[in-house]
Amino acid sequence: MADCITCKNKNCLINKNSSDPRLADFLKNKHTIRCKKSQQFIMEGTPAHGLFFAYEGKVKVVKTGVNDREQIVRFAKDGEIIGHRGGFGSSKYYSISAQALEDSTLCYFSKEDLKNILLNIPKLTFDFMLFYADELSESETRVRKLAQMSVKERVIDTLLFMDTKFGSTDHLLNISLSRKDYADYSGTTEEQVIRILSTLKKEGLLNAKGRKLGILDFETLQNEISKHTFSPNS
Amino acid sequence: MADCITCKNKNCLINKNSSDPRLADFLKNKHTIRCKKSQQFIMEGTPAHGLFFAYEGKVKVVKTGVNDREQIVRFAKDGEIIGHRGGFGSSKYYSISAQALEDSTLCYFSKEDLKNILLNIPKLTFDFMLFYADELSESETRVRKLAQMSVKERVIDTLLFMDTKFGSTDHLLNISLSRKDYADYSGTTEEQVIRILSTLKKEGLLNAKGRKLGILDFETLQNEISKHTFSPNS
DNA sequence: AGAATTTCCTGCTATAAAGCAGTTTTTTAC
DNA sequence: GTAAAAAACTGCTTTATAGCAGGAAATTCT
Repeated sequence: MADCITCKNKNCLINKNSSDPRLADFLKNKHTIRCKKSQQFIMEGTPAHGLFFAYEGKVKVVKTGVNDREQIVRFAKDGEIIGHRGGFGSSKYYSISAQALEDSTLCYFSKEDLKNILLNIPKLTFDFMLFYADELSESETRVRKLAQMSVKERVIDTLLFMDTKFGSTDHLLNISLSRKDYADYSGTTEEQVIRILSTLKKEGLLNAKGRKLGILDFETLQNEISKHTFSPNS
Repeated sequence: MADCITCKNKNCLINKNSSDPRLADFLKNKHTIRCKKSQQFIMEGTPAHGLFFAYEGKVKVVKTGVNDREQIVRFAKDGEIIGHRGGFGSSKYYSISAQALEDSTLCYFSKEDLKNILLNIPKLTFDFMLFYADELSESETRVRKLAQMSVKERVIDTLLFMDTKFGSTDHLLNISLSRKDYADYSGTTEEQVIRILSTLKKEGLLNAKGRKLGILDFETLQNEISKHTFSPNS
């Protein structure tokens, strides 16, 4: 079904290198997995057998915390990797959980197959390396933001991030998250998110239609956090 | 002087692969740089020309924040990489600053030389990839901790981390950091760090000799943060 | 060694954020 | 379409953390 040669996800690292004949056998071993909304397909702490790619849909990647708090560490959409090292690294266990945010289709490769091609196709390995390096850079930026921004700034930053990552249609974000999800990504509580969103609505900066949020005034929101985002790579 | 073949840093990714004859020319282009304590050798936002390795010494890697707050994102010691993507990734600028914590010796490779060998020696590229993947995993753990631990827990976590990373001699940590450094890593203020350290001293869990800190009761400290560290890879 | 500077420390105050409890709205399931 | 469940919301209270100011100790410099 989802075939790497004709795949629409041009940003996918596998797709980018799929013309290499050495990948042919590897591609045959791909599995396609369908996930319903809210379904968890990676569980933190279980043995890692391989790596997932989002083919279609949206996914949240979560680290389990204390009480009922979780930390969303990243979001993945079409073409993006889920399950990071997938067992071919130093750890044999998944360090995160992953859950579909909407009905999604995933591609799956076993760690043996992956390790095999990664050790043989430098260009592909290099692309993987760059992917991790860029993710690392982003994660480090997030460390700084969590440590230094106020709760309000973090929530605004999250809203702007959602617009950048998933885009908007008719001033409504193309992603539907609960207040708890916003809290789990921004590093705060549900109540705090609700309070801040409601303030922003009153100020006319934010729009809400049912569950969906819309950014009405990107620039003003950006100004509110600009003192933290001066650096060359945000 | 610092020669990769005879180098003592067995954990260094270059050293690990230095027996490969294809590395010979590359190794000739290595530069050795000496740094005095407190000297900054990478400045955030400047064009990235290459990558550093710590040969001897200790280094802090920092992201610039608001006011006089900085976020220390990691520490590096013998054999470890500094300057991450070093310009061969998507960004052409350093996303962090780096400063020597004591007199240090660094190895330096240009991004052109690096890119050249990385695209030709899959095993090396694979090692680099794993390095970044592991760093990413650690960084994501840090994101969770910053979001969910209390200030006291974060400071304790930092103390235990220092012991794990740099070790202790006669119950004194083998690294000398200012209270501000502890704050900049833990994501809090200098005053808060001072208050918490002084509490721990009164409780007999911590020891201080001049500027150096010593952990007296590792286990009790670990228990104080255990509810956050249940997961398989901390 | 002594002066100057930086770092460290403490008590007090202000503020930001979290927690709780009860209500309303929205979504889901039959 | 209606009932049940989940999510969203609000006001109030409590707690955690930051900020300020002034002094003590330690370190650096000459």
